[in-house]
Amino acid sequence: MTFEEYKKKAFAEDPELYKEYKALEPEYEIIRQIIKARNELNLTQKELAEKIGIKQSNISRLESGNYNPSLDFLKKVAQGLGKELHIEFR
Amino acid sequence: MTFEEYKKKAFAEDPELYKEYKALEPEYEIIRQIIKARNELNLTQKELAEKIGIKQSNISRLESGNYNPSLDFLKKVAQGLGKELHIEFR
DNA sequence: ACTTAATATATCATATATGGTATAATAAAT
DNA sequence: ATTTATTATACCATATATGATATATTAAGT
Repeated sequence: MTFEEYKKKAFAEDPELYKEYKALEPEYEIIRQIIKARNELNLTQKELAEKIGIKQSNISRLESGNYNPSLDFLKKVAQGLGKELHIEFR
Repeated sequence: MTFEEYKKKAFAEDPELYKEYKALEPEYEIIRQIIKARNELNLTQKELAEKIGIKQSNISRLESGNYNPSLDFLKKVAQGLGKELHIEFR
């Protein structure tokens, strides 16, 4: 069973779980993309942090999920990854 | 001359201008989408604010541009507009 | 011209993000 | 098994976001 299948099953059984997952989707989206990009670029948290002039622990805190970053902070991280930040309301 | 044409001309003449515009692009992207969505839904700032349980002045401040919102705040606004927030590093 | 509605701006108290330091926990390398 | 590298977590001082209130300015309606 893949994680996608697991999610489907869990959400069908527990609508509250789905609701709470949905509310945090932007956070998961951000974390997935950052970790994926770091891996593609072969960057550690420490190296990414150095690129944007902060310490490693601040990248870890962002990737932990339990954190509410500002727009400016996300822009900095995007810059460190050589990317642009795009915000969409869909 | 459209605004797009004007931008092209201004940026060619002043690379520093382009750089500073680029740095603020996520903010402009957000503001454009919020105002567009409010207009499509025929919502005033006050009505959008009421939907998410804050005051009108806080929506105005966000739309002013000179403001650094948090992820949570942007999620609230998206919810008020009946939309989902999507963050992409491209 | 006047009134009402909508938006913008300033200010304040409080909550929280950011940057750091330190160090613990885990993973990878040897 | 041990060492090194990487990541996670806690805590702190400071900066700033959030929510409010108040009110000024601008736009729209009459």
